[in-house]
Amino acid sequence: MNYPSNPNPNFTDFAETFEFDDFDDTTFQMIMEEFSLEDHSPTLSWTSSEKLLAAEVTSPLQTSLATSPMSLEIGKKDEIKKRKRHKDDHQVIHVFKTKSAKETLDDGYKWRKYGKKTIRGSPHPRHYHKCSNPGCIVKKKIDIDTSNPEYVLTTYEGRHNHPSPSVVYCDSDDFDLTSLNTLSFQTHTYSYSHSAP
DNA sequence: CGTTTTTGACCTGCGC
DNA sequence: GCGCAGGTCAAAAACG
Repeated sequence: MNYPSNPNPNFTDFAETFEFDDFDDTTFQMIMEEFSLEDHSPTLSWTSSEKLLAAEVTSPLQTSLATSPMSLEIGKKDEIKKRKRHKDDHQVIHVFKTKSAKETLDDGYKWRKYGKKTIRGSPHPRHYHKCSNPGCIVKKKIDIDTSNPEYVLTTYEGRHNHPSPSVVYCDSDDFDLTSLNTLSFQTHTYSYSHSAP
């Protein structure tokens, strides 16, 4: 079985925000064609957004989706607005809401936890992580959704300046699909992106 | 023994 | 200026 090689290994500084009222198979196809991505998700049962995520990381495009922007909590919007005013603000904020039994979302990158904070009004503490790769300043915050504890909100800030350590570009036949499987969220309900001007 | 996590202290921005 | 809340630091502990 042959898999495509990374279409553009030097493509590391790309940001685009998409917003859709409904993210369906048609939208998935449109994005795949727009960015010349290839669907090599391992199972037919993956949702469109899971497939796109796999395609993004394999590419690696730093795109983001907002399949249900209207469902964003007001508090989250305010937080993003507030952070925009910081002078050392990062360029990109992504929020993924995933249904998961685990608090930590295995996205293929290696993270080091550096803080935990109880958040007012939430029974669950927020966890702070930094990318373990030297020189990479990407951070992520992990919250339990207060309105639905089954869901985990993962907020990414910044862009990695290196490829995911779990991604194997397919220059040989011994490509291991488990690197893609680590990206399979149990349920990928929506993601949201704010790109600073 | 090197790496990661824990956790209290400290820092910073914001509202009053 | 003060207090609060969120974010970060860093030393110690835990882990593999």
